[in-house]
Amino acid sequence: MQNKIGIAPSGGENLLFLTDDQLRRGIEAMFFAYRAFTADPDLILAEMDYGRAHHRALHFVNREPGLTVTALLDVLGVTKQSLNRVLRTLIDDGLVESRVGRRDRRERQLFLTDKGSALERRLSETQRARMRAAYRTAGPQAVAGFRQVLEAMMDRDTLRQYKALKDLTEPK
Amino acid sequence: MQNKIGIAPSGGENLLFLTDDQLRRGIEAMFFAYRAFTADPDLILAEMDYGRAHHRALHFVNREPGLTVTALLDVLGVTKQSLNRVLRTLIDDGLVESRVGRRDRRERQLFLTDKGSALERRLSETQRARMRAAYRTAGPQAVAGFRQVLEAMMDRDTLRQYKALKDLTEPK
DNA sequence: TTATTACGTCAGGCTTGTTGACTTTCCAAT
DNA sequence: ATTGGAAAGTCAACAAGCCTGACGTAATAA
Repeated sequence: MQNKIGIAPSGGENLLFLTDDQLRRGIEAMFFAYRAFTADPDLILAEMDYGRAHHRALHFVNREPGLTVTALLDVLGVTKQSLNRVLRTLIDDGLVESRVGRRDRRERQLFLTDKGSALERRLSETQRARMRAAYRTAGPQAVAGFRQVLEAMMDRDTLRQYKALKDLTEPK
Repeated sequence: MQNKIGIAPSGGENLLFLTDDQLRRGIEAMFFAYRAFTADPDLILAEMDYGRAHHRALHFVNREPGLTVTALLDVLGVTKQSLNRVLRTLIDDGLVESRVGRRDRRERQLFLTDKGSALERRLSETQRARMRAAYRTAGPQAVAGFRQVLEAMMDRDTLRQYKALKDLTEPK
């Protein structure tokens, strides 16, 4: 009944049993950690009558300035109507700018204004701070493992989107 | 401008720089992985007109049979009214049983029925399968790191709740 | 010219969360 | 024994953020 899966470690010692309970702990860790992870931005967003959806939009527009509405739809995995309400308020409030596409005039390319950029930085800084602290506590090896497991959890399509995101690192 | 934080590794090689971009990758990994993580149960739940909230309730009642409504409220972090709607349907549908508290007759203790237990297992099995696969792909060292980082991301209160959960492992 | 794509929007519905107010039951302390 | 407060449940009203379906317009592609 107790589903045990032994995994031989690289070294030979420190045998890890993946019982259902071990897996359950991982599941619960995801639940609790994700909640903590979104708590800080949620506080800021609530101040100004925005929601998590606004944050996500800001994040990806910042990440890929000039991306089209369809591309954003794709990465967020929501419907056009759902995104539209969020994007509408961001544009009306002057956080996001929507320009007619350069290549294809049917497309709209999205950019953050200075104001939008400022909010994005304020939001993501709280998350980076939390992540930075966690990374420091857990150490570099843990960080590598963390990313490996998360990536292994994604399905093909999601992983493709994740990998397609540019590195923003200063270009040499 | 580029906020770099060098972390000295245990060994000495493999120096890890925690640039803002590195942190951003971690943030994005959380976003995408969490979405993938909830996708499987969501499909099953949609079949039977339940939502993620029902899943969470089932999970924790299964985890701690006989826990009180207040305790469940606490761990879920929602209001009584919000939980009540969900719990109401689960009880009416015969998945959860609510018994008058043994210690304190004001309290209600919650238990899964066989039917509730079956659904919980069906839901969590999809997540365990995904987690198991990820664990196998990433390896035992990655798994340890994964858990360490997630736990380090939780705030004090959340961590307390997480640690308070019993190990369901067969008692010796 | 016609079909298709990209975008935007109207309408309506669902889940899950929120506040606030009120009741019933029960324990505990004065 | 009375009273104060805790635990639970419920009613009502509201909002965010999803969804589907149906249209309309502009611009590109065939």
